[in-house]
Amino acid sequence: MAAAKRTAQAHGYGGLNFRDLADEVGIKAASIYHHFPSKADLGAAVARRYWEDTAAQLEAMLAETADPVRCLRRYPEVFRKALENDNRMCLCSFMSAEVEDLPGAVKKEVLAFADVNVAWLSKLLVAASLVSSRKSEQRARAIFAAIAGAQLIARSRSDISLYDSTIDNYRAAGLLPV
Amino acid sequence: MAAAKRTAQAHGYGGLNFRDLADEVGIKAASIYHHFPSKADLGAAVARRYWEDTAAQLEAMLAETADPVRCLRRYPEVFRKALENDNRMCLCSFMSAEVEDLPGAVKKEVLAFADVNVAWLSKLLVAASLVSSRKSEQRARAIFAAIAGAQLIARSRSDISLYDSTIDNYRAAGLLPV
DNA sequence: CTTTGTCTACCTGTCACTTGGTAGGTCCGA
DNA sequence: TCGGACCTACCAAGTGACAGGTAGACAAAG
Repeated sequence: MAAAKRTAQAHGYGGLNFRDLADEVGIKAASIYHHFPSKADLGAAVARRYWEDTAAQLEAMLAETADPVRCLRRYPEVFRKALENDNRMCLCSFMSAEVEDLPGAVKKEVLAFADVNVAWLSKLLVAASLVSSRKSEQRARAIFAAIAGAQLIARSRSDISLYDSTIDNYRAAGLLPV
Repeated sequence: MAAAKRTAQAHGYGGLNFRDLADEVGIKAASIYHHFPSKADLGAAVARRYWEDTAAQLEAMLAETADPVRCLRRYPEVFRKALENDNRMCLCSFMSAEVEDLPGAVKKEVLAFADVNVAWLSKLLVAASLVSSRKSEQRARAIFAAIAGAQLIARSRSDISLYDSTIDNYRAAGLLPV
């Protein structure tokens, strides 16, 4: 499962395949069917676990950093970690690109990831009184999209400093709190 | 070639294949080898043509809208067109995600697309006196990344209004000129 | 004006390999 | 002795790639 996550972060849903995955885990390909009846099930499970982990991570950050503005400032860390971790990217960003080829169950989980992030950001933006609650969701989505884009661009050049400087620019421009 | 572009915009480099492409063009798969010696050549040609077209489009916009601020305001139109066109996305954003599986020649063209966009934005930002020339490239890259992200997120839900509202938020926040 | 050679665009046929998926069996712990 | 975890052995479909052949255009040679 962790292996599938790593693969999906580097090669997307299309890059997932039972043989390689089995090799990596030290098991035979057919045995995976014992745990996941189909590739779609595997993909959905991986994506679901991914957003659940992210949700937990965000909640932990919230518990750790009570001040909403400081917490918001730390949000880009979440996406930075993927880059640090062998230049991987957000599994759900990758799968978002592949939407048209995704089984319904997988797509559902991918969209859930975005929802989790937007909801969290939205809540904090309101708590920090940075935007009115009427506009918080759209602003949250803009932040989420911008950060996903920064990650994508930085990864394409395997250069984390590109991510950092882009985030800095978002702050300087006022998209993220300084 | 146009067919390959459409496919790559919807399914990425991995989604390109000679059989389907041949069918769409009304030719036999093997015949494509007459024009492109390998899949990598095909991919590179498509990506190259893509950034060349985009470069031309940007130059045309510049010729049409002399005022740099107004021209910058129109930049998001370029990425909006892909969404309008059957919910496709930027070929090079998609391929950026696939970077690790891309032949070198293809990757080169994909990165060239980003360079073209960043250079254009950078030039206009300086012309509009919005940022110092020392910081223009990083700001340009931030704008490019943010817009690519907005396109990705909007496409995953097949909802152009999501793209528009995200761009509006970039403007409201000050990332893009109002 | 006709033959000859060459070029481009395309074809048929096939290979080696990968993919998702299935059928049916073994092994081991509760 | 039951069921979960795993196995071997397959299959059909699809993949990129190649060899070798054909039809038409066109120009120089006779």
